[in-house]
Amino acid sequence: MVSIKDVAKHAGVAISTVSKVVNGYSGVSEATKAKVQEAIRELNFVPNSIAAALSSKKAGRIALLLNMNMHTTAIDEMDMQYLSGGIHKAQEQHLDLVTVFFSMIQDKTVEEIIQRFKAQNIEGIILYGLSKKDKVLWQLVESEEFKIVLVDVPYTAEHTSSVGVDHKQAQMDVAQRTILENKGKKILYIAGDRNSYAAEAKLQGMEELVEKKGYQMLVRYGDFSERKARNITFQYAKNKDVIVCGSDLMAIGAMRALIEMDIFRPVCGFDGLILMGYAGKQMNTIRQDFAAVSAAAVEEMQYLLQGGKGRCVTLPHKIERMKYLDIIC
Amino acid sequence: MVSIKDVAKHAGVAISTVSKVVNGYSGVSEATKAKVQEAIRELNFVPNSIAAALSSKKAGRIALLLNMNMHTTAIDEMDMQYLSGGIHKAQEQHLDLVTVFFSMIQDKTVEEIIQRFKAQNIEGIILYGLSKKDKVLWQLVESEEFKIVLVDVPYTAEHTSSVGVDHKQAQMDVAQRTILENKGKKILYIAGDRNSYAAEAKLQGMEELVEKKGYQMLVRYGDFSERKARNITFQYAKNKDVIVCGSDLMAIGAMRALIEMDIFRPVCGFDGLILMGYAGKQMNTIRQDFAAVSAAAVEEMQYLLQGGKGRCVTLPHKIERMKYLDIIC
DNA sequence: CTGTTAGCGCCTTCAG
DNA sequence: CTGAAGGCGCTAACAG
Repeated sequence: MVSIKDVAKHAGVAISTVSKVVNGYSGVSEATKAKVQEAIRELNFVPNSIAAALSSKKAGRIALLLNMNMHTTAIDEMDMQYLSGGIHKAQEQHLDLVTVFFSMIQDKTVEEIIQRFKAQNIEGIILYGLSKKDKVLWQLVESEEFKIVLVDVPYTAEHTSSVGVDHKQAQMDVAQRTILENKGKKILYIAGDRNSYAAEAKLQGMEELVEKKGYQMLVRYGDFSERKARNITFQYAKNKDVIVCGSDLMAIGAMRALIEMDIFRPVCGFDGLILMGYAGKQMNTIRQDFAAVSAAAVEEMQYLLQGGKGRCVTLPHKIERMKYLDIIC
Repeated sequence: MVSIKDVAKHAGVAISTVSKVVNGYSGVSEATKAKVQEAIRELNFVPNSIAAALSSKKAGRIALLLNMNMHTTAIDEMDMQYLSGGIHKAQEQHLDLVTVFFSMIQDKTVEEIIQRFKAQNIEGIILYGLSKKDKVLWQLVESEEFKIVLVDVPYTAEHTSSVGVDHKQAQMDVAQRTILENKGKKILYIAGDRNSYAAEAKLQGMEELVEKKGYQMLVRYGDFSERKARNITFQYAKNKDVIVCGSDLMAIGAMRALIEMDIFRPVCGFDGLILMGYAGKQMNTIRQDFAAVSAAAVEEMQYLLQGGKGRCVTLPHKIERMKYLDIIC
């Protein structure tokens, strides 16, 4: 393995000089800098990130903490995009990234979790899909032991940022569009679950919309489950004009029910899953770019690592009309 | 951060003694061992894997190299299961795991890739979905610079093992079952693509079956694409008795076409994706447990790391009749 | 601007 | 069976 020492020798300079060049520090003349870079290229040198992490406590090791299988495996698509977006951005930013699933740390105490991450020299954690029920993880967040970026959870602190689309606004937008396109005032709203912050924000959006426009709304919780959404639709859709769902999967459930009931009601979803194409029908939805969200989260982490204060970053969303064949290839 | 030094002090022994009990080496009396373990527990000590990796060159850092988006994002389900199975098993085996996507190393030379992995102290790589076209990656494999486990690719060498289900046999099994259940001799086989080893094995299975049983078979390549499978079905299904597909996604495409053509033909797939439930029809398929495959790959990696010779590991498969509502909840 | 030096936390001989 | 000492590759003061 070619090390920084080899490069130094090859370029005829000191180790620390190479280190400076590699890390882009100032205090190296252009001439020696060029020499060093030349040597690096010739030897095909890649700095050992492990050693760097050991040596400096701020080598940028971060963990992606994913709450998988929250609702159904059908949303792997989301997780995969989160992962891929995050991993790519991390590599771009030269951050060393570790993937961890919630299940790997469940029934551990905060102390154990903190120790474990510290032992891996992890200084930042990006948390996806944190819910109100995740007590221990909330302790982790509040311990302020790590820089933390929360995705879709509205909480910030000194070392904690929040990143995500404006669920409230997005939900209002897509619902309003669907209602206007189809007329009617009576809405069946199938919400996510009571422990999800995103679901809560969406519900608030609906309440505000209903209030402002004078619609009527019946709210039921579908818990992000297709089947539950289906049952709810069976039970309540008949005398409603529009069915608004807090997720695409629930929207699919609703559409299936409508088909079986052989009645038509406009349905709108949220997320923009490709999977949704399998519903085989058109509907409005909020198209979220999960990879972009994740990339933004990594960037925000970078910002925190560099000493930035925790803040709230809102990403744009867009309404889309999705249709089979548009999306599947 | 509590270090090995703290533990040593707390237990009143030397650092190296602690190291020995942590790593399960012999040469420590039961008495001191107990003392050390006690201290470890009290201090909540977790060994710093970064330092361990730096210090000993065999600290078990491995990379999961995933070929994402090979065909369509609809198979994220597979990748996710691979990932989760691998990550969990790695943690169980105390291996430090890094996730990498093909896209992150594309258009790099082997040398660059090797350097990069070496720089991260990675000693083993698990490769998913390697195809015949991945020239550079094949050079990586053949360089023997790392321990490598190939998933679903039949190649072994000194430091290279192969793990996966017996695609040939599995394809024969599910096709034969479907044919017997429905009668008929004329088969339309929609194969994967020409660069996939798994697809090749499946095709061989079909050829052997056809040969042995005296069936007739027309083979077309659907390239793992739903749309292509659909078009192929439109074009050729009419005068066939059974449609056998090399993947579930293609099976879905075939079924859609049949529905549009308003004719019935039994279809069988391969993989056992939950997504398949969305086809809304029953069909036979091979249910692969991707998480288990991945876990097996990690175990095999462990075996290689401990000095085992490359070999071929075959995992069991099972035929399943899948149906909507059985699977979606 | 460049080189020297002391660690980071752990592993690993090698004496005792 | 136990402990002391020398690194792994790199960073970060601190001298020169």
